[in-house]
Amino acid sequence: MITPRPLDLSALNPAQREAVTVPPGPVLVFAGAGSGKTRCLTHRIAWLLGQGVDPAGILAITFTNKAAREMRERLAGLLGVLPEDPNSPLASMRIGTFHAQFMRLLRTMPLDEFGITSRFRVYDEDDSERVVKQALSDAGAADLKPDAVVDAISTWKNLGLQPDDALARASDAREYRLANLYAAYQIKLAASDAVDFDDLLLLPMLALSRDNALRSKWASRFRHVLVDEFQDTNAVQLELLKQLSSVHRSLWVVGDDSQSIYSWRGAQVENILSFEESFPDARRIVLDQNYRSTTTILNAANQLITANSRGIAKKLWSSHGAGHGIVFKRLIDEDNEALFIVREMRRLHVQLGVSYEKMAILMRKNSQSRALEAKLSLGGVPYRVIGGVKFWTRVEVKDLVSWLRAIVSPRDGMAWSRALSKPKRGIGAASIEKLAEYAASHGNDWVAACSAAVSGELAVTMRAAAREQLSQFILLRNGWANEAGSVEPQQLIRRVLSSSHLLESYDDGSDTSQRRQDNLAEVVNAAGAYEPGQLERMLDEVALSSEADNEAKEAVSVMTMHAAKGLEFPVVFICGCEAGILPMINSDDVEEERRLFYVGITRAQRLLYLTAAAQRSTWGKTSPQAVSPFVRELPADLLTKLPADRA
DNA sequence: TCAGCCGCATTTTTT
DNA sequence: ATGCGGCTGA
Repeated sequence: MITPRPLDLSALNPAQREAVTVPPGPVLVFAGAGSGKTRCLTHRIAWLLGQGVDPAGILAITFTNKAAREMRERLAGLLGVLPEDPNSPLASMRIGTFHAQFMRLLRTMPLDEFGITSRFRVYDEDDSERVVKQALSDAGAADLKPDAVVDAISTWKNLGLQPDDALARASDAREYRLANLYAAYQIKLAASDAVDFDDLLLLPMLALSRDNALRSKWASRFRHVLVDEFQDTNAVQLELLKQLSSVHRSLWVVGDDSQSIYSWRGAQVENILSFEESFPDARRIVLDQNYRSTTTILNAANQLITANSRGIAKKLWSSHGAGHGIVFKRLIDEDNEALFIVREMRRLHVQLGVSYEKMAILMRKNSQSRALEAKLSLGGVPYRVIGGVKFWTRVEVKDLVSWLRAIVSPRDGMAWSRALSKPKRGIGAASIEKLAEYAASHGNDWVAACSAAVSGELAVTMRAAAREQLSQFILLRNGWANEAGSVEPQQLIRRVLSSSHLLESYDDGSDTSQRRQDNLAEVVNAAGAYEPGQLERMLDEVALSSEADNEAKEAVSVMTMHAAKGLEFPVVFICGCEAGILPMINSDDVEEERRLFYVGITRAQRLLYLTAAAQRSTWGKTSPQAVSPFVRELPADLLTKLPADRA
């Protein structure tokens, strides 16, 4: 074991130092935007290690993979070790997202009561929606929208409710039907030996609450639990945290209620607002010194958030100067808006030497990126869109991953039906349906179903061509399944790619085909990071990650304000500052929209631009756009209003 | 089984 | 505008 480098606390302000060195117990750190939250968190862990705490007893939880990676890297820096050094304290510490941590825990738990094995697969939203559609068609409920059902199920799960609870609480016919669909959905998931994202948290919570021995085992193991972005936790996550800290009671959380922007995902601001009720002996520490932004930007943000009725009043302050005024510019339409932004970026780059990676364009929704991307490439400004269509959910990528999932699991129905039908080879919906039915009544075993279709009782019902294709498919699949435990994932994927003819099937000369082939190659590339026999591990990580490793290049970042949380840029453009976009027209929580705008504004370090379009085309229709009411809530003296362009 | 056509909804947002 | 799901005819 390497002795940690002595920790230097002299660079911290008094509040930060208190947060780092506070005695173990329930601790709530209110950390305003840019107040050194990650710094505190990493110093806290390093300090604990310095106190002689066993790293294996430390559990540090984030919401995103990116945040987890950053925490690991910064901690490594503090400790003077490499992030992946197997001999460092980091290696035995648990740092990761809620979903990744609790998936790991769930795999070690008894799962019979849930009808799944410890080798369960994780269904993404797309898979889940397909399962819901099946349940809907089974139930003959054509009038219910899949979205609404998915929503209802997720809401229940985020509250910690199982199908029986939902049924018991149903107060009208519609809710009763939804609850029944929830039950049907859950049965289908279990049949596929699969869980969804919400289950990764719900199932461990249920298991821990029912099994006292299990709970005390894990609660004893985790001596210190630390949580980032605590304001975004939902009921299940809070319960998990209570369970895991029930023995040592060292729960250190950091968050900011002003940056709570995920209530639509079940996040409850109450978790942070009433932390002291959950933990009466909790210490509260407030970090309100901002190290990020000019006072102009901070004052604008402070003023904006006062319009919200809920929340803990706190004013961020900074010793930075006033800096430049916030630029507001209204353009004719979204194309001109994009053009203005691109020109301004080029001007900053050429005249002031600001490198492109120091600039970001933030938007309310991903669909706004279309116009921006067009003008960015036209203007020769390098850019990358963060978020957007997730790499691992692109059709061609999912096709390939489905093959891998079918290799690993004989029960993963979604993967089997997808792999069997892509690429097209004469096995259509009708054949898949027969296989699915057979599997359902034979232990959900798709290998058995395929055998039955090739030469068993199902064979008479299949066409000769389909039977021939199935025979080849199952031969290949079983061969790979035998190797999967020992061969290099990359080797295996290369073989899958060539034998399945997936790559060729996307070689149709269309403009998207090259992109799709590149994406498939990127999957092969990503597999290079895994050791022999680690295919399942790769699939786990893929299920919980959205991004492929995107190379760091000098480029402008384009992303939603949601995706920007936790980041900072010297120059920030917030586009689409219009009523209907900010706040979003169909949002029922204006205060959350305001917090989102607050998050956007507080990403900026030196220079902030707000842009709006006077008219905007949506779905082929052009409509006039009013300026966002939020812009009017900013102090006028902090704004530099450029003359609006007129049509 | 599948290509091609039509009608319709879509664009809110970590994992 | 565009892409998806559903339907139809070959």
